[in-house]
Amino acid sequence: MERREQLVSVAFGLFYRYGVHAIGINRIIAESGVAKKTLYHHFASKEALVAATVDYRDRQFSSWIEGRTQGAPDGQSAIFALFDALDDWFNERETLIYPFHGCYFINVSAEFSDSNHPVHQQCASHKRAMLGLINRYMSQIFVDEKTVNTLSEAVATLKEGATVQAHVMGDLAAAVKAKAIAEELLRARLEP
Amino acid sequence: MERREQLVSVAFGLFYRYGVHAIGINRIIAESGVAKKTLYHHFASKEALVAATVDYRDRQFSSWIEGRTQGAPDGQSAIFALFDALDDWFNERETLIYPFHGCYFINVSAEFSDSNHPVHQQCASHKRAMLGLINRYMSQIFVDEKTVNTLSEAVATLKEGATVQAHVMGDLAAAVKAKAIAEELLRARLEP
DNA sequence: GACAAGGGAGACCGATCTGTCTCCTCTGGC
DNA sequence: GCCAGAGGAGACAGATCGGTCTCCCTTGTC
Repeated sequence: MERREQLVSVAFGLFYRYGVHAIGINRIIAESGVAKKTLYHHFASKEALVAATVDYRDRQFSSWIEGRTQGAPDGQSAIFALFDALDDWFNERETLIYPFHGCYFINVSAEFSDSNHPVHQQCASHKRAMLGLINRYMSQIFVDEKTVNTLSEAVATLKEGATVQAHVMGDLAAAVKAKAIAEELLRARLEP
Repeated sequence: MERREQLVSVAFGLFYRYGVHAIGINRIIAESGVAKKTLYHHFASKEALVAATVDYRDRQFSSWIEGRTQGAPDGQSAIFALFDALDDWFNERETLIYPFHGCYFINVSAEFSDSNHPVHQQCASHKRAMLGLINRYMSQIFVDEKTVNTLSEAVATLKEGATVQAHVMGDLAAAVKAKAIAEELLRARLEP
């Protein structure tokens, strides 16, 4: 449905910039040019719309990251490409994912803090998928399962940490610094 | 003022758990047993109260972290003690800072995304103070300024990343894993 | 005892919230 | 041409929002 996508896209933009609870339904329908009736035809409630925006961003972000890494010649280059992508995101050089207001999943998790809440679990699921993607690339570099898991979690933690530093402190070089740390961690295991 | 502190404490608890925009003034006065008139005697607006909770949490969190690290015999132990403290926080073993709903400053930054907003700047200021604390301990380990800065930012990024992993994914071992990475980074520079 | 100040309880204001409903128009299939 | 359904515009309901105001009771000071 074209209108459904329009609603989700506009709602995501507003939720991402201002926060979920700060944005009302009326604002969403006003900016998307869709009638309130139509919104409630497609979504049972505001929360259902929130869930749809999380799903929308999950697909958008994941496919973007995958596109930015899958062309890499080897696992190590893919990990580095991940941080290069983050750097473009933070510095708003990437139109596909512009603008940058921190990580939507972190932001939404803050407003739906209860870990049993479906929306919070969607966010957790996205982060698990990201970890899985990193893990796949890491498996191309190392064979030892423990090494793969440890380094994957380290890279994921650096990714989250860099995103926070970029958003909260405004450190736009956070991705470059995180990349250097990841490089050091990988090199330490490759050259014994 | 006793009533002022009561208000700030209750407001912080509610904002932290449910988010700032999800909590109304009426809820805060109901739970703190303070009249609305009194609230507006102490704070010009809800936003002023939000700012007070950020300041309250900044002092509480910073003094807690400082207390948990300043007794360490050397800089390296202090950095490790930082991650031990995080581990207790995530697993709610620390009554001084119980409960855990992620980092308040990250959460609030998500709801006040504009980096020019005073509340967002308060959050940035807290993160800078944390980085400064880490930097002080790191200076006790290394003399080269570039090494100190690089490793301080790495530790700060690991701290933020671990907090996110613990909150969003529910990975309660995130601090332990981050500590291991920090240990590896420090050791690599100490034993050449 | 008189009296000012602080604060509690809550009415009240206009605005906005989520969500429902009515009325009307447009459009596509028959 | 006819008619069902989608969707636009927006009134409406009941609740809650941030914030102001009045009324009244307590308490401390003289």
